[in-house]
Amino acid sequence: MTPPRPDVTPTLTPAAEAEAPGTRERLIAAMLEALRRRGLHGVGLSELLARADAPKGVLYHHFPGGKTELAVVAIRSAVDQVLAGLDRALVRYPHPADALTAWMGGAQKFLADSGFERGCPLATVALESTPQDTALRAALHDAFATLRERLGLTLAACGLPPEGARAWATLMVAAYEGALLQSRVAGDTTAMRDTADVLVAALRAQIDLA
Amino acid sequence: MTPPRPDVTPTLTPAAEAEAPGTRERLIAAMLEALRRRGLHGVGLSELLARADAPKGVLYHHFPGGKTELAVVAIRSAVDQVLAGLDRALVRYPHPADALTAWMGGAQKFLADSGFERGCPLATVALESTPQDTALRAALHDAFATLRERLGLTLAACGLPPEGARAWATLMVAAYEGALLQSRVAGDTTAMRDTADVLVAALRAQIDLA
Amino acid sequence: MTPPRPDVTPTLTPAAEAEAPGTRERLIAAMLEALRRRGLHGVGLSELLARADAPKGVLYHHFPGGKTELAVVAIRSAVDQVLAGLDRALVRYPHPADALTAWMGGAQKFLADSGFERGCPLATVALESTPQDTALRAALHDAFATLRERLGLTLAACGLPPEGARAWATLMVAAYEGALLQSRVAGDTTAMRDTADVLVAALRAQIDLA
Amino acid sequence: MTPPRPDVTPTLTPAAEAEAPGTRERLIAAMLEALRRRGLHGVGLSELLARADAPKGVLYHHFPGGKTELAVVAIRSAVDQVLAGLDRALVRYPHPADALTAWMGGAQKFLADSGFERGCPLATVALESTPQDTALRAALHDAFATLRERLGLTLAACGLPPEGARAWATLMVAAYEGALLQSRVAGDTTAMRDTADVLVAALRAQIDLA
DNA sequence: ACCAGCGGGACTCCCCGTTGAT
DNA sequence: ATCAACGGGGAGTCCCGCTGGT
Repeated sequence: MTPPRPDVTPTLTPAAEAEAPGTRERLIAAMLEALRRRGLHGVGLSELLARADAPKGVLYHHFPGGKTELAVVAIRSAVDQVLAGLDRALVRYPHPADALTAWMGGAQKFLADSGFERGCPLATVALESTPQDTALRAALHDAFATLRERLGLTLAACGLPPEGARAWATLMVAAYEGALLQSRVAGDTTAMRDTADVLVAALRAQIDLA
Repeated sequence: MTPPRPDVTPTLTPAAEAEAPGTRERLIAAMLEALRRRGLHGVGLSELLARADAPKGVLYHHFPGGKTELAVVAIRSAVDQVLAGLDRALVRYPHPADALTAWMGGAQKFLADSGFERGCPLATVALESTPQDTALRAALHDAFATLRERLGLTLAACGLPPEGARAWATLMVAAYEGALLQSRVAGDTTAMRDTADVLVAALRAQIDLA
Repeated sequence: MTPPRPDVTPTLTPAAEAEAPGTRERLIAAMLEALRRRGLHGVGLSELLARADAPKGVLYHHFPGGKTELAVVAIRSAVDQVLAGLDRALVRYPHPADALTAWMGGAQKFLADSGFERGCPLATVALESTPQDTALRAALHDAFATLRERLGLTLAACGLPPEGARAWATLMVAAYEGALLQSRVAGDTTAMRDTADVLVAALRAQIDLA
Repeated sequence: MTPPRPDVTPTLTPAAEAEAPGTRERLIAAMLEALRRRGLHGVGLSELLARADAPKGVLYHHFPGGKTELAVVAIRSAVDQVLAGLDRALVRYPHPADALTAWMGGAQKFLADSGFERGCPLATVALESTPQDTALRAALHDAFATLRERLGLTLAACGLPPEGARAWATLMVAAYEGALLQSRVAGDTTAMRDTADVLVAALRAQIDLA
């Protein structure tokens, strides 16, 4: 599973790979950060380019599709980051409930460290987008599906029945996004902590029961 | 079960408040709808005004604070709507788990009916906003706090301990937002259904236990 | 001479004359001050009304011609003020050169006291106006003519031949406006002082010669 | 006297700089003309752009500071023009009094030719600006200082003592601005002629005396 | 008669995302 | 792979009538 989407970024530059972030990568990083903070419509290209300090034309060179294409790529890279975080948690904590706790804890720290400025780039773009933004929607759909799948597999491995695992995975993603959102506007991490506590307890009960 | 839905949309009491929605109200409604579909930055004032068919200057007249002030008012009205919906569900279904089911079911219908275009206006603005947008953040913070409190009181009335009730309320809001988000980008209601199922089961177990 | 323009303002309110400035008068004063500081286009009516704290409709009531008519009236009142200042100087100093010195000195003080914000309202409007602004231009033409005439009469009384007196009056007005302008942008009164010195010396020579 | 005016408007040297005025230059010229006619606040950018027939975004491209920056540049170019005119007059007429006569005469012609629409761009902006408009004020201060210095040097070269020269220069600038202003609102050149006559006479007396 | 306010559009300046020539 | 050009909105707010209350 997760076999499509093979090696997202390193398409070009066979040799010059590891030498400084590279304009393209800096653009992606800048866009990602911007999505986290203000969403797609909230960012100006000029600001983005300034922050990546790249001249105007470079963007269209690397991303012929313009702002949208850059956003799509940034979204994909965001998923990779989240998955990596999840994997790290799962490696460290064999029990999914523990891993979930760790994951939510990490997110709280990340949020608080940014002064409650950074949210989830996926959620932000998801809410700004309309069904007409097909490229974005596709990327987003893919992103959430990947996340749910990854979590579902883990839960299934603990003995939950397949549909139950999938549904629980959906709830976990939902709770993560919703709690992050509440914590961000509140300017404190209580919402995330509360959500994690209740969710983890329920999950533990469920798994023990299975 | 399923009583006749007596008061679906109580728009017009015969004579009293029927004197046309009024420019101000039309503006609020237009903004609310826009926030649901595309968020604050995604809407142009001109489009808004066209939809409410009002001239430019009127907005400035009714909302000296401009777009932001209008958004704040729209947010407040959104909260009122949600609260009203909640109350209706709670009146009809005494057990919170049933009410939750009904509420999530209503949200699914609302979403699907709009062709998966309408999301939650609170969430959208929440993710677009930065800590600098103090007016918006305050309104949002207030809005979520009100929601959590309302849910928390209901849960406490069922025997949950105060902190547990509060935490569960937070989770419910989070799950609602996160599931709506996933369903919207997916273009189908599975995520909301799954989320509701798992959450309701867990809640029922919790309440029975208390 | 100077017989037209009899008693400009006190048209209405035969008895209630002296009781508080009155809305109309406050509007005129606010406009006059605004013209001095930023010119006609630089002022917004709303700001003006706020400063005079009068509601919107009042302006249109007192000045059916709107902003322009208010400006015209303000210009006339400005001329009256200048003439009054001139008269005061002439009464105190019989020799025109002394009076001129006093007048320019007063203007310097007035300018410096306002933090170099106040200029001459006549000049400002004069430069903003186009030949199409007939009402303004007429008022302005009248205003400068009145000033020149008044000065010319005084000079003629000192023995200058009529055309010489008129020409000298024109120069005096010109020098006043030009020096005020230079001092205002420089933020110090040197230009006015220098101008006054040279001009007064030349005038004295001229008069002694006549 | 009156040599053939060999280089009236040196627009096109055959090949070198004839490659169209360039958008930037057209914008400056349009702004300069607008400042002369109606001042900074009186001009709309759209009108300006139409007149220079340039698209909207170009302005921001060439003048990141927007309208103000364009105005500053226009002011500088105005000073250059005035200085050039002065130099031409001084080259042709060695005696400053003659040069002054020629200069004022040229200004009269320029004014009348425009149907009394064109004033001095420096003066107009000077009167509209407030101390808060630091960029404009600085440019203006600079402009007038340059003019005064140039005139002062010339006068000093004729034997006037340094401070006298400076003061006379100030008066000359003041008289120029003030006379132009009066002529413009009057719609005839009498004020300028009168001012020039008196001023030249006084200057001649002063120089002969030195 | 005087005042108040809601309503009405036409602009204001700014700046955005994008494309061609260089 | 850079810079000039391109228009099309972005929000804002201007100045002005009308229509009702007093």
